[in-house]
Amino acid sequence: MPQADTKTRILDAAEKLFARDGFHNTSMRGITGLARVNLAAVNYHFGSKDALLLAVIERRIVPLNQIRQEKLQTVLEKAQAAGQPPSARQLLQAFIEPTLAFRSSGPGAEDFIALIGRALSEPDETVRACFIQQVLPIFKLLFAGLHQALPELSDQILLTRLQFTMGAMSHMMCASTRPVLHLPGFPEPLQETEMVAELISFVCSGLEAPC
Amino acid sequence: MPQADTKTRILDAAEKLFARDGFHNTSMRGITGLARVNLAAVNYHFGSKDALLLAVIERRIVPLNQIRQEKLQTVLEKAQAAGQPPSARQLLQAFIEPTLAFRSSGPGAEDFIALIGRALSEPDETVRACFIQQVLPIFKLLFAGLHQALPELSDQILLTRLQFTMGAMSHMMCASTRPVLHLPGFPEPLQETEMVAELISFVCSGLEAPC
DNA sequence: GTCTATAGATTGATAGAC
DNA sequence: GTCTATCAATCTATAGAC
Repeated sequence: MPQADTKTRILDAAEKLFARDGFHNTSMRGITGLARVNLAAVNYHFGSKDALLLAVIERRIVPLNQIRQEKLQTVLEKAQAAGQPPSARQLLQAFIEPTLAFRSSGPGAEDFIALIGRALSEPDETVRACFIQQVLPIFKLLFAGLHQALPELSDQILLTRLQFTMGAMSHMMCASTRPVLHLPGFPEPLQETEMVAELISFVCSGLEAPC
Repeated sequence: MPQADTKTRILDAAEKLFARDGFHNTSMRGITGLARVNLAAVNYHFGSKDALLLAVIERRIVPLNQIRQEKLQTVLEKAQAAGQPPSARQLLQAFIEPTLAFRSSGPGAEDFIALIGRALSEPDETVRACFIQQVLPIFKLLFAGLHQALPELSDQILLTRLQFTMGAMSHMMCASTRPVLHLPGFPEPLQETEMVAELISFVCSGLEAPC
């Protein structure tokens, strides 16, 4: 694809730069330069820099959320059919695996994962609100499922532990493109598949910790 | 203290705004306005905006690291005296508790914790490098201690799980001043002391998960 | 739809009086 | 040390020709 659509080229360039440099440290000139389009094209196609960010996020998060929702619902339905509570591990797998597998879904998807991995710690209210709004339905589904899987935990404790889970997960999503703690004298980071498996084990054990 | 030192007022104002709005979204005029000092004062006292950020971080992280280092070394020495490996829980306590207790160490310390909580996911290389450089010695001490506490884990797995730990911890540090997932229909977040205890339990279980 | 040109605001930094 | 005034660069956004 030597010459994609102008809108697409802008989205791709913005995704890359927002992920790499952060929203406020990315200029329209940087985006249009990388996309090889005219400076005015962003405002023509998207209206503003803020609106462009929303478009960047929504383009990918809608299909991602659909996958996560389907997987979560499959786990919940199978458990219901078997007359048993769902397993915490399967629920977490349904939430986490598609998110990181999404990275291989195409060029730029990697940047996107880093971008939304940072969204939870993003200082800018606009960015965070957009992300949370998009993820909220999935998060509720996960919360309800885990409540059945771990009935001994109070709502408050479960939410707290789920926040730690989100923290560990976002950190891994950020670290994908840019090694965060890869330093001389420390071992090489794991490959992605093993990393995901480790993350799921880690948060499973954490969620199931004794009270 | 109605009128602190000019340098101190600048540091306090910058800390607050960097934590709240992010480094690139904070202007010198915003800082000097809040500090009620002249615009030129920042460059006179610190040289540049970048140098101001370093000063903001170093002012607090040096005493914090000293506390963490002392606590870690106490745990390690007691274990050595008893001829036993240190306990993972005690090591994590020594690392985590002072960090969050630091919030109560004075006005503004809370902002600082949010600031360094976000540092790991910070896109800006300058910010992240400064933070990592400061934390590295403590991190190495923690890594070595956990290696003794959990000898069945390979270096690679231990590092991976320690990264998840840092992720959960940073997320909690960010969330302190600004509720991240506190939404209608969800329970109230825990109080700080209970939250810290929960975090320690969570990451302990995660680190000790079967391979 | 794409371009040039530019408005209009804001930025970090500095020179020089006091 | 603190101030005013300002530079030079950069930013987002838009008007208007093609």
